[in-house]
Amino acid sequence: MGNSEAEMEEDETEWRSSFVDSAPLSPAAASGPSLYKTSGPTSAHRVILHFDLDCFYAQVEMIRNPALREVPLGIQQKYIIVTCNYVAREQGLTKLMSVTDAKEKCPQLVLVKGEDLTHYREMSYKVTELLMSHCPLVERLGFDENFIDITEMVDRRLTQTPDSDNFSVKGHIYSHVTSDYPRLAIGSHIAAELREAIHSKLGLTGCAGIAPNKLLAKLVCGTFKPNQQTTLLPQNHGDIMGSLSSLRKVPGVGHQTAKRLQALGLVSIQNLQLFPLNDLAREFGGPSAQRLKNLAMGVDDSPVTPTGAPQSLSDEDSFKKISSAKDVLEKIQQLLSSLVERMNKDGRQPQTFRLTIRRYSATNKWFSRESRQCPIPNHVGQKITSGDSDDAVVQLVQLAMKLFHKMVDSRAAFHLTLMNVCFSNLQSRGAAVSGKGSITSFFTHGTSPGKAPICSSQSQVNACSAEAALHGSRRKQSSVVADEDPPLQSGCSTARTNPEETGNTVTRRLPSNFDPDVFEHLPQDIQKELLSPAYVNSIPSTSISSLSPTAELDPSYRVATANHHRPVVPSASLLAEEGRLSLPRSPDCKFPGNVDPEVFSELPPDVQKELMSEWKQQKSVLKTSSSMKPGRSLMTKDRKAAGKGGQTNSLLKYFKPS
DNA sequence: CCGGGGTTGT
DNA sequence: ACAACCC
Repeated sequence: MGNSEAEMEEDETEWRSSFVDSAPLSPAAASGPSLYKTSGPTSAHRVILHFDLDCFYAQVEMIRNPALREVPLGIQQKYIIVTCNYVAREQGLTKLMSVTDAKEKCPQLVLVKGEDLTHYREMSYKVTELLMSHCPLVERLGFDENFIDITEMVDRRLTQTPDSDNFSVKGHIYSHVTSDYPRLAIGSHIAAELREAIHSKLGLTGCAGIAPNKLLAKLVCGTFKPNQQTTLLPQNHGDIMGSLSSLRKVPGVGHQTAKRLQALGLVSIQNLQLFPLNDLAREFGGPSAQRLKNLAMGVDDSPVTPTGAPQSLSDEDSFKKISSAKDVLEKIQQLLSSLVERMNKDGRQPQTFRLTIRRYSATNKWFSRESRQCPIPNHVGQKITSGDSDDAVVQLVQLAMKLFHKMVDSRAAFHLTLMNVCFSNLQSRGAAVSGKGSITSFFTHGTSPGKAPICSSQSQVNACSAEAALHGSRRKQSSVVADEDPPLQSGCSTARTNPEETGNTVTRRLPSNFDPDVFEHLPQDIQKELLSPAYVNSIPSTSISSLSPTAELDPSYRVATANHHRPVVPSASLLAEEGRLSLPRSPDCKFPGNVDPEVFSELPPDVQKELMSEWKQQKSVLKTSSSMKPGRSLMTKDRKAAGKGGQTNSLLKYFKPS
């Protein structure tokens, strides 16, 4: 059934820009053709959005107390300012700054305690819910970010609105080069509509990035910072990767990975792009090596996995010192009381309990936490769900203390700086869990559901906004494409954009190709490759970049783009020009831009295929049919989405208004 | 340098 | 159970 529709030929289309930031989202409907399809296993060209709310905690506090909008505001957790509003940022504050430093920079700074995440968590789920009401494929990342796969929405609009007016990109375009990519353009309209919906219904502003995969969408999202959106066109994929100042900036490359890469002499994106896969695999193992290389090239086929209800609920507190059993017990009790209440509201029954501690150790080695976990006896779990909280807490505290003694010998001195309690393995009622037996359907002896069905079947719920996102049944896909989807209206009103000049520019560009210092640290074979004629010839040297004056010949549409400063184009990166694809080895094969054929050839065939398709992206006039392999190899991922049987009901708790 | 959360992979 | 990653 209609799966990858893939090819639409993108013919030329024009577009103009508009700065209007808003447009009403229309009523309707969660989409959803077939339930659960994540837009193809790896659909050839997806349209992915990344949403990032502006200084989220600060926004929530400003909504709760509007007077805070006018003052420099910082959200404090213990001794740290975790985020702050833009008034405070103008005075030089940044995230994760210590309270002392912050007060020093900004004496009038107003602080609000932010250790209790309740309000933030609630607002966070409202945002996710709102997004889900328009498209089911929403994946949360932390409390303030969401990925959304709008491929199907885009395709639906494409087929139903011939109106070329839709093809103008809304908001910024990364690197102001014009082009014609109606699917991304439509994606930008959807992004603008979703942002407007979030603003009008929840009062929150944020940024959006529109790109063909999660990596790129996330990276481009932050290009224009407060309350704006940016679309990344295919010809700039290499630019945005090349603009990253270090590997650490790549989402997925954390501190440890960056250190290991550095040990291999790799510090820049380009270093990693050119590093032989085999050598990388020696250090990281095959799959991780491949993943890393792909990330460096801007390739990311990971699906947007609907997050659903959380898989665990935890509560923690850090402190200077706890060193007596009594204090431990009181802290555990305090943490459990609030956690049990949250768990009760969730409605699911946890099967596992975990206690985590962090011990003080002068020799800065702290970081590490220790934990012990155990099953939760059924009768205890039931007390949680049934609302018999006090009793549940009493029992759980006993459990917790046993776990505690497995880690700490309380006869000796100890010094804790953090405690965490966590419920996991959360079980919904009424759900059939697939798979290997066990887990009881609740038919089996005992445990009658007895009481409040947390929600049998689906449905009911609704409550105002959006009828419940996921439950979905509503409208099947029926035959060919659909019908209602939000028409976009023109609207717009009051929107204001303030671009905000940051002048920060792009960090460094290596002018002509590479930095000699870096170069000399490269392994010899890499140096050789870099100097080979094939590589050198492919470098445009100073890269005039493609800022063509854009002489569009279209009368009624202009480029406009509203903006000045643009990210610049790195000289050495991939892309540009579509080549003909045939396989690497043949002498006449042409690679885009500066891709080193030898490196390319080390990639597995299916990865090569993906790269090729990213490079050519669309508009291949002559489609060489061909080398499609229907079945993907067993590369990565998948199947985690499968499980989850039971989440449908309790999920709703997180998505209800109040 | 680590706040109060979360997820996935080993 | 822990380590890594994300915010």
